[in-house]
Amino acid sequence: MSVRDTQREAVIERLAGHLLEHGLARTSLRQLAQAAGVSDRMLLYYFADKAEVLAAVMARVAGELAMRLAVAIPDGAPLKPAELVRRAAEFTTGPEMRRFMRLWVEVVAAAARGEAPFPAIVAQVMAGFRQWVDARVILPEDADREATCAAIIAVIDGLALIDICAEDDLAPRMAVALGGLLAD
Amino acid sequence: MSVRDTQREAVIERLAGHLLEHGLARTSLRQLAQAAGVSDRMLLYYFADKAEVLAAVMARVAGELAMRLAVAIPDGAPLKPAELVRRAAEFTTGPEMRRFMRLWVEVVAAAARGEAPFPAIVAQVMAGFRQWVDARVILPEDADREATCAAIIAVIDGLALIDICAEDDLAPRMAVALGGLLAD
DNA sequence: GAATCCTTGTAGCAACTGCTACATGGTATC
DNA sequence: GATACCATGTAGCAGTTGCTACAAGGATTC
Repeated sequence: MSVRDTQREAVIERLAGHLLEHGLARTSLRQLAQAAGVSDRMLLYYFADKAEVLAAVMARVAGELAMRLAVAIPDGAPLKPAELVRRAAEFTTGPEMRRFMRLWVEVVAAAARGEAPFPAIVAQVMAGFRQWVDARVILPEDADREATCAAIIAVIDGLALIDICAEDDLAPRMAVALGGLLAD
Repeated sequence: MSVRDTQREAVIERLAGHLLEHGLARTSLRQLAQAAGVSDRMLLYYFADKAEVLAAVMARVAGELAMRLAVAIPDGAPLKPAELVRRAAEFTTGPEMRRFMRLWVEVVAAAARGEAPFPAIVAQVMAGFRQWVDARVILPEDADREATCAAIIAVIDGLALIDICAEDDLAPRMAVALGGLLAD
């Protein structure tokens, strides 16, 4: 592997941490370069442009998120919707996963503004979420399966959204309270 | 009322429409000025700085949102949580309210980045939401009322978040599907 | 050892950002 | 009718943005 590719990998790794820590707040090329410990000139040597940097880093983050979700709730034993939501809510409001979810909210908002490359990233991650839910939920035959899976994701992501504008201890309590609102 | 104040009001009104239509995508001073039909120089004559522009416009938008929510679901007859969520979900995913909710998601994300004046706006609007829910929900004595109200808001906002990255017809279907996930 | 490519640095450009200095004509005040 | 204030335009500044032109040292290849 060339120096370029090695460095590229290292930069992606460091920037994944940077995004998880600071969200999309410090994502100018110069700020990214500093966070990655390289010059901005070299950042654009490793990557074609800023969008490619962010796309690569977000792909890494999304992969990590998908892996953790898959491990936390395996797809072997499908659950009723309420139980799936309860477990997913508990997991995503935990200390380790919250920064992933917060970043996800920011990415969706950036996609809403049409800012490249976020629309594409959002489409990809959302597809992954849908598959994840789809493979783990038991629904009646006559349900609107697509809409129900989307609604389940919405509930989980809603917690992340409110988590952003609340005190630190609210998220886990919300997860518990949410459990009480669900059927079954 | 001076010319300045009259113009100020007119600008706020036009920019409220602009934000509801385009979200936070076109909010540089020059873009805002163009949308308001004035020069950027005059925008900074009517307002102290950009943050004051956005704060004033968002206050207008938030007021409108609060009014519509109050009218749609009056606080006279408190509801069980599930019923409140169902009605709020149906309302906020309707064609007229969706742009409010989409903008709200973007504002929360901007607040997450620490971008002035959004953190203050978010705190204020969130307080309003909490009061709104608190005045309309019936909960058992032993419930964590704060967390439950927050969870109800989270569910509603989650729909808006997913609405951003989905086809146009999904949001109302999500609202229906969500109804099926709730207790009672 | 000449030529080529990989890697890296310096410097800077054009566009855009929020914001301001300054001038000017009008209007109200005394 | 002088003075002050209101309203508005022109021009531009300093900082940041994404990105690029150019040069140069080092390694590899022929």
